[in-house]
Amino acid sequence: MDHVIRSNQPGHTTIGLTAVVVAVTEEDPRVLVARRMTHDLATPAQAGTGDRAFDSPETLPFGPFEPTHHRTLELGLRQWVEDQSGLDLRYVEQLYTFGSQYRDPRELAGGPRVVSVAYLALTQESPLAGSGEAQWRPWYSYLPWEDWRSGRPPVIDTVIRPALTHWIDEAPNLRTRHERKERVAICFGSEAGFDMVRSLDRYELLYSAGLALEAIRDAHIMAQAHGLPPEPPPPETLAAARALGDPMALDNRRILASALGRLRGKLDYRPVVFDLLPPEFTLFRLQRVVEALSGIDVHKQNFRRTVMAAELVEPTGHIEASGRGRPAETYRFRRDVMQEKHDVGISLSAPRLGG
Amino acid sequence: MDHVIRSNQPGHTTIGLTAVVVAVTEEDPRVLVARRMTHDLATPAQAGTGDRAFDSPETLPFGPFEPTHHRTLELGLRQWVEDQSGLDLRYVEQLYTFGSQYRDPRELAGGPRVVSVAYLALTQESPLAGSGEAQWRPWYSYLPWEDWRSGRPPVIDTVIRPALTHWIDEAPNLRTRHERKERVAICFGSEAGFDMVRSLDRYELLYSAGLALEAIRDAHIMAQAHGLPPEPPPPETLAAARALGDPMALDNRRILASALGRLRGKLDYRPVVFDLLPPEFTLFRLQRVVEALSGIDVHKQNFRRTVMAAELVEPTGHIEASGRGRPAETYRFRRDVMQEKHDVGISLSAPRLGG
DNA sequence: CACAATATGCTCAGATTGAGCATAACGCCT
DNA sequence: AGGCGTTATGCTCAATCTGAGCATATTGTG
Repeated sequence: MDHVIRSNQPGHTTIGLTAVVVAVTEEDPRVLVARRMTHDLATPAQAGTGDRAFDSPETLPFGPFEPTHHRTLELGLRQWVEDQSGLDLRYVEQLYTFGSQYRDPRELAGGPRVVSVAYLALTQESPLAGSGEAQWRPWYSYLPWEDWRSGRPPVIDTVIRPALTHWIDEAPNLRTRHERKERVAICFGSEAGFDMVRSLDRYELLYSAGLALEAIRDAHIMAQAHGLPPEPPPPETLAAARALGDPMALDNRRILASALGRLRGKLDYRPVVFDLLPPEFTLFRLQRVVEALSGIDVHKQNFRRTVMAAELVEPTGHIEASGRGRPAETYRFRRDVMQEKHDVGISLSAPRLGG
Repeated sequence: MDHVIRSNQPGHTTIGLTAVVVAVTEEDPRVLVARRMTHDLATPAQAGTGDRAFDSPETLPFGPFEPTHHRTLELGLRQWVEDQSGLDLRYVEQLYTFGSQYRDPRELAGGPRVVSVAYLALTQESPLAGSGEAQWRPWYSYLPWEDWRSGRPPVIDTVIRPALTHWIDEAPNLRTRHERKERVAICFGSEAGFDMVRSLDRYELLYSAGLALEAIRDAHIMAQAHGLPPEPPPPETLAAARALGDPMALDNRRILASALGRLRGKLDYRPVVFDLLPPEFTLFRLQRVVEALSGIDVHKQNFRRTVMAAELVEPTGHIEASGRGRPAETYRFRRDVMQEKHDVGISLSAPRLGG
């Protein structure tokens, strides 16, 4: 497979495919990651820092795009993910194409520009085949500020807000200061205005403010490349960054954040949840999955009403005795609604407190 | 610049950037096209057919991605579009990455796979600098069934529906027949269910049914490549395809359709219209632009109410005497709303009759 | 000066949405 | 058996939003 990544002249490009494979178990959204970099695309290990950002960051599944084997980009992605993981990808959607300079730091050493087409894929969680390199990881462990299911995450007020306020204050001039203030207001503004879909904006803000370990890592790499002494970040910033979730290799956490936002947006107007569920499910199970993805709790009775009114599901006639409490009826997704209706989806509003 | 497109071994890839540059003059949405293919990427001219699909199809602006000059994909696109056209791109957004086999037919002759990252860019229409190859073209001339501003376009009932009904009837088996029926229902179903955002689905359906001249062209090319005698389409199909708007080179009409859908979707929740307007405008002018993009007429008084309630604009105090009728007050966009509000946009519903 | 054309303001009924109350059906405990 | 906690499910109600129309204001034109 390495014949695709063979060019080493500067000015050359390489195309890869990155997958954000999502599943939901019970109430936990998970993403498929690999412990080691596929094709050894990891940042050069930097011994002694003791930081996962440097030592062994997790990566999203990545593979080369091979035009001789792959009729389309999407088929290429499907093929190698399904081959390597044994998963059955139920829904695949192109997310975004990333091609910034030095997104693979080996470009600094004359390596090619690695352009990566990122895909979002939905599946049911199942045991993983293959070499055991891949594993499911809860995706809010990478983006902890995105999980509002038990109310506003404390980390926003204890870590993010103070650090961002400090970042605003140290702006070099008034103009930058105003810009920073505006970005912070948009991304982490009032309780009411927290827009669950803008997860990418929030990650990028944290990265800009040096509050993602990846930002610190990249600054380090760039300094080294220019022969400058690496300037260590202020200890508070480093501590804050450490408290803000696990880092990933390269720009993979950015890709994850964009997948989260896209998926949340899709929930509103396309029935994507059903690709994460077994054929039969209770309405509450459905609700839990929606909450897991959207990151917020919804009003149970109204959720029911919306789903029923949309005629997205039909009762199977079966009853699921789950343990304590009244047993629930099970439902199945009506694949044919796509034909009749158009705006089929489950709309949500801003986060609410409690449940 | 050609050093990027130099590889001719099969199995190689090339990355390009394609731009859908949009402007609105008065009430006509327009798109920037080039008469000839940039870098001679046109389909091989096929003399004697007398069809624009074969002879000189228009193309979207296309340029190579040059990693040595371009820090990011978006900057690369901005740079060469602005350099070549002299336009000031006000808003740029990545659309989709296209990488299907034979999307550049020269791949059949051992050429590289051309992967193209498509961008949507908004600007104000202005005279074009440069060689005069580029020009503004009304974009509904490529997708005439998308313009519902004077009610349901007649072409849907006179051309599309009959042709699609015929396509359903000639399905090789019941399963295909059902699938085709479903797709037709989703894309060109009832009046009420016409979802303006799904323009890509509709183009792809027409392409599948052979009702886009590009589909006929591609079938022709593929037949030739396999040494088969080109099978001419039934005359009714060809006539229908000719009646369904102008074709474009390669898959460029598909890219245009996806841009239209994306832009329509964005209208709802981001204030993108203002990037197509001068700094001061009347509310009716704003309405005309929204209608031009969304393809449907809106209720004047309610549109006003929505815009005012969202506090998207503020009065300038000026009055525009446009000719007959009461002169209108002019407004300007409040850039700062982005900071306060989140769901800023102009939401629309399904198409309605009259105006 | 009537009238056509456009801008702008207001009303109102029907649909949608957010939130809570009430009842039903189970397991578990005493 | 009966009370209790727990979950499922059904219903109500007020606040808001939305679609559609009526009314009035301000201009140019015949």
